[in-house]
Amino acid sequence: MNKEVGRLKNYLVKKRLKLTQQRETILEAFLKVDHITAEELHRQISQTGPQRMGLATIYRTLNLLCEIGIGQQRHFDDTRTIYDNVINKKHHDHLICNKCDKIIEFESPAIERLQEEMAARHGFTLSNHRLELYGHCIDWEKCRDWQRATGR
Amino acid sequence: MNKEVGRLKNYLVKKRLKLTQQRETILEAFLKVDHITAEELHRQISQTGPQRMGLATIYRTLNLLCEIGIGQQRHFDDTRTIYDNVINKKHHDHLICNKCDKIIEFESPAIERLQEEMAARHGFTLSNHRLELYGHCIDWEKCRDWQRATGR
DNA sequence: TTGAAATTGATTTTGATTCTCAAAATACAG
DNA sequence: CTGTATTTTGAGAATCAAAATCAATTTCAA
Ligand SMILES: [Mn+2]
Ligand SMILES: [Mn+2]
Ligand SMILES: [Zn+2]
Ligand SMILES: [Zn+2]
Repeated sequence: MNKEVGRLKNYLVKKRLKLTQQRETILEAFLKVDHITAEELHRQISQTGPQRMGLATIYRTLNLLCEIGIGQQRHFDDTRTIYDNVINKKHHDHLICNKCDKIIEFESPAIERLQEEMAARHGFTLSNHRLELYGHCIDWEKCRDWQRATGR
Repeated sequence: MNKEVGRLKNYLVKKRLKLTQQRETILEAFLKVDHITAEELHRQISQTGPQRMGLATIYRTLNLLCEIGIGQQRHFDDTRTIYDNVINKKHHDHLICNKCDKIIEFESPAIERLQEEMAARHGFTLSNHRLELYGHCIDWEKCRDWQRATGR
């Protein structure tokens, strides 16, 4: 049982919840990806294992992982939720390619500082923020390579 | 006929569309607000005038105004679209109070510059971005006053 | 091992937004 | 002005991701 399963189990015990096969399967699959939708994860799990799994369970478990802090919801396009595997990641923002679906994570202490400054200037205390930069790779060739590599 | 109705009419003629009473009513109502949902604008118009108006028409017209550049869609919470009246506004980002529903607009050339820098560092050309700062008024009293004033 | 409590998954529901389509309004040529 | 082609409207249906239902199944502590 690896560290994350331990973390999950610990949380479940504390809340009098149960460690089910589904929850373990979903956690394992989620840990292998970076950013993924519930639908896509469901597809992956359904293909891989012989296990039958309801989409509702995927949603429920993914939300559970967000409560624990293993995942975080993102809303890059305004239609579907993307779950961000944030194990071993600290706070970060995103750079999103409109042509390929590359997502780059970055952090800018300078920007974070300026955000705080701006908030203070308006009498606000910040609790969180959302910063997303949309654009495309300057070297479009790279996009194509990436697309070829991932089979899109 | 004021300037904005002129702008709307101009666009409509160019696209062989028609200037209807509904479109004028919606435009007028929209110009009086700052940030609003389609539902809320529909409520306001329904109460004010004797005019019957379908919600679908509100959505259609608001989207039309966005095409012209009079409005812009925002997605502060991930459930409903807020239409931003951007007449006489240049690009700006938002500071949103989680306690009252105050929305403050700001611009930070310094942040914008750093965003470009960050994008360049990763080989990206930016097309647009989203920066939203969530928090609450330091002086909670102010929130309450504001709530009282606006009747929320 | 046993049974109370939690979970699952098939299905239905929700809620914002868009779509459909017959009836009404608009624009423009004559 | 008037007739007519074209667009728009509004009521309701359709859509879609996500959440809620609920009977059947699984978990786990005693
Ligand atoms: Mn991320
Ligand atoms: Mn604004
Ligand atoms: Zn940040
Ligand atoms: Zn900005």
